[in-house]
Amino acid sequence: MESQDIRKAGLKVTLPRLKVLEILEASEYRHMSAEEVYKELLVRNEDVGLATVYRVLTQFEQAQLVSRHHFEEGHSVFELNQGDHHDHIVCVDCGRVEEFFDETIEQRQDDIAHGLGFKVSSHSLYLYGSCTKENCEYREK
Amino acid sequence: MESQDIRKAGLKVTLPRLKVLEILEASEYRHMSAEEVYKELLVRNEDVGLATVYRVLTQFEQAQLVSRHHFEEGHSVFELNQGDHHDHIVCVDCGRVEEFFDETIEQRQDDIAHGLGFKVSSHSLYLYGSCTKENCEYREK
DNA sequence: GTATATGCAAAACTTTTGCATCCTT
DNA sequence: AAGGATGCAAAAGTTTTGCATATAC
Repeated sequence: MESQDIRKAGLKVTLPRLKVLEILEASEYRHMSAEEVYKELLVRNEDVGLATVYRVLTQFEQAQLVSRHHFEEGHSVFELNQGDHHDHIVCVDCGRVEEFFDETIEQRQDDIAHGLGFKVSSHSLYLYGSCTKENCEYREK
Repeated sequence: MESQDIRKAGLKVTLPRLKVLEILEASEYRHMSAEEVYKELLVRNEDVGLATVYRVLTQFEQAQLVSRHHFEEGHSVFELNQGDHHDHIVCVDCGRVEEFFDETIEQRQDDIAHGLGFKVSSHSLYLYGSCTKENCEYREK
């Protein structure tokens, strides 16, 4: 299924790479740190080292299979790309991450960058706040 | 001058704190990592440890004297607060940082967050691209 | 068979912390 | 004088790298 994507990126289709993709796909939160991916591999009894997780995630990022985000937490979190660009809102209490896309914001960003003489290559917009969901509580790492 | 602000924050007015403020004020780039602040202290022959730089910057952040940003680089960068909120556009080639504020974007952000049931506490918007300035070149750390 | 990928351990980098000493108030 | 602040060194957390072995093609 996704092994085509790995091959297209010029990478060999290996077990660690398949497993990492699988875990990102199955993730309830859709946004995982390298450590979280590694822990999930341990739970599944897969023999993959943390260094490999970092290498694979970095390669996937370069191949644009995943996106790397820098939320306020201080470490990178990764998300499987599904073709669509979107921005993020992160609950500071429970860690929940929701996505959104707003054409108006996108448009304004381009106009502003252009006005300042920049050629934009990427951008990141993160909103932080409290989601008001019933099951909101601090999420264990 | 600024020593009032330090006192108001409930902190003693010490040489390290004054020096850090001074350096942030004088910074050409206005956005410095802890390491860059520390190196500037060394240049100026001030006897301040790196651990103190981190402690002071964190305290200043809590006192809202400075803002901490997480650009793509991976480490924190700090900026002196001057009262106004603004967003950032970072040149991926030379590291130049420019600031902007857009009421439309701010408004859309609030509306979106509200629509998703979030109470927003903060946000960060970073645009990345190439500034097209003549003196644009990779900036040494 | 060959080149690439992996696991492990060690290293690099950023940030925090413990503790004895020093400085501000 | 007393409590907070600092420097240094050590530790903690995240990410990268070297190298011998294993795996995909």
